[in-house]
Amino acid sequence: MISSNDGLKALEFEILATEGAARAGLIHTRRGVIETPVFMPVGTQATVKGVRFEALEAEELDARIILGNTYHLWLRPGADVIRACGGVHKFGSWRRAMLTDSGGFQVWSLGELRKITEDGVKFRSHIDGSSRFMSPEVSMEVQAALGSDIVMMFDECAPGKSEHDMAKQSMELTLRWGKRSRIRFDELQREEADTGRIQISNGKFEISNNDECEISNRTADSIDEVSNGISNARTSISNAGTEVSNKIPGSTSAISNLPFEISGEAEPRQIRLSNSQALFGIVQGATHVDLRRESLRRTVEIGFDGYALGGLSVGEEKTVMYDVIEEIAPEMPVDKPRYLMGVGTPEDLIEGVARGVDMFDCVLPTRNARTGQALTSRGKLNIKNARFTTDTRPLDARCECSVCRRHTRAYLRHLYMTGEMLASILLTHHNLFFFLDTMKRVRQAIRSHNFSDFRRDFLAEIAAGVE
RNA sequence: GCAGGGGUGGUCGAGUGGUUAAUGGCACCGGGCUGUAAACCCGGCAGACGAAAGUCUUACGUAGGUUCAAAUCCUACCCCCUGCA
Repeated sequence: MISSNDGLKALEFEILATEGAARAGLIHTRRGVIETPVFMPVGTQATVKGVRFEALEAEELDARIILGNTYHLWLRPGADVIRACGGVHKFGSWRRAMLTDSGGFQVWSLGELRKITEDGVKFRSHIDGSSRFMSPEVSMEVQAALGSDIVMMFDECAPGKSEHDMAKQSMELTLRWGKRSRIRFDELQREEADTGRIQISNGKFEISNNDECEISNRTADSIDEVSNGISNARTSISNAGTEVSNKIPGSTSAISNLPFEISGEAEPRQIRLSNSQALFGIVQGATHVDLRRESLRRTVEIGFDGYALGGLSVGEEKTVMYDVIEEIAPEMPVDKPRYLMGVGTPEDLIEGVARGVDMFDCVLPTRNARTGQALTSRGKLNIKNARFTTDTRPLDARCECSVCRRHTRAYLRHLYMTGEMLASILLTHHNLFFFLDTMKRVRQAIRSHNFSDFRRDFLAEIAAGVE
């Protein structure tokens, strides 16, 4: 129990529209409203590589939530440093929501540098080789110091092709770690160890001396076609795309979340939140549906603010991944966000949404940008290819991002081939736009019940290949 | 002019009688990248034929020579660098 916020949740999820298993909704967090389905750019080291926060916040990209990584920030600069600087938001000046991965994925990706025991994981730092110990408790403590808005439980991510026995052991360990995560997390919230609490003064939320917390966000999506079947009076969302006041309403109440203007007539919905961190559980079990189902049931028993599917896209066949999602996602709590961790390609996002997933994250748009790959409505484009040397077309003829409106493939290739950092910056910008804009179109499609057509057309076009 | 050093594949640069179609870097060409050990990693890179193993041709300034065998040794020539005149 959080004494000062009895009854209030850290996070609220509401569904605005559904089509088949796909859902369009809103996640209310203490740092703003997130329209779902959502793609979260990965910002491991408190930075989304290659993009300024201004660009992420601006209308063009309008990323509502990004990721941070517990393991990386714990090693460098260190949890104590970030705590001393007031938390990760204040440290980097990011004003919107942040989800932090627990370090669980590093248990998998740093395979040769770690040793797993019941207690936790002994890592050899990839930076200097020193020995470090991470456990559910440590992960929760670090994430409290970071002050992220959504905390992930500490899990073990087994290889995609794990045999049933191994996957079960791993799943059981993850469940025990989940329980320990929950316990330590709750203690830390009671102790107010979370640095991400939004300060309130004069009816405004403030996170630093000068910057008011950007608690509200513009209504980004055109959602006037929300069906009448949606609950409550907010069936019509007008003025799509218009700027809504960024300032907090003159409310004197504690943490409410945002004037995200939903309806021209209806009272903007204000949801009061607890101003504490939210905690998500992670379902494991590799490709074994029976294990996944059991993992889900027992994770829900522990109780979390949202549920993630972990351990996918880690070596298993793609069709297997889709099957697992299809089997498990619909069984996840309807009233909580469903998060597919680490996925994926544009096609994966569409297929995930079609199976009921609300949240995604992936390094693909940012990492691949730095290695010369643009993702377009016509599939992958390798800017290094000689065929683009004098190609004066934009990366993607259908893309409306500022890079595509201004630069040619020939120029971008030149920048890449000469090793200019601007190549990475521009490709990152384009790729993030493509991912975020695709999700915006997905949301619109679900709200107007066109998702099925959208999905078919999107996949057909992307399969056609780059001209 | 004299003395010394040197000319190697797109480029820089190893290699001093056979295991060398010639190490390596760069450039170039192609591929990969899914909760970021990633501005990274992998492959190709004389030509022709072949699915491949492989076969043939042409190559270490130029032209000769020694040798079973030469990028490697010898001779002449051409060119470059440094020093002295």
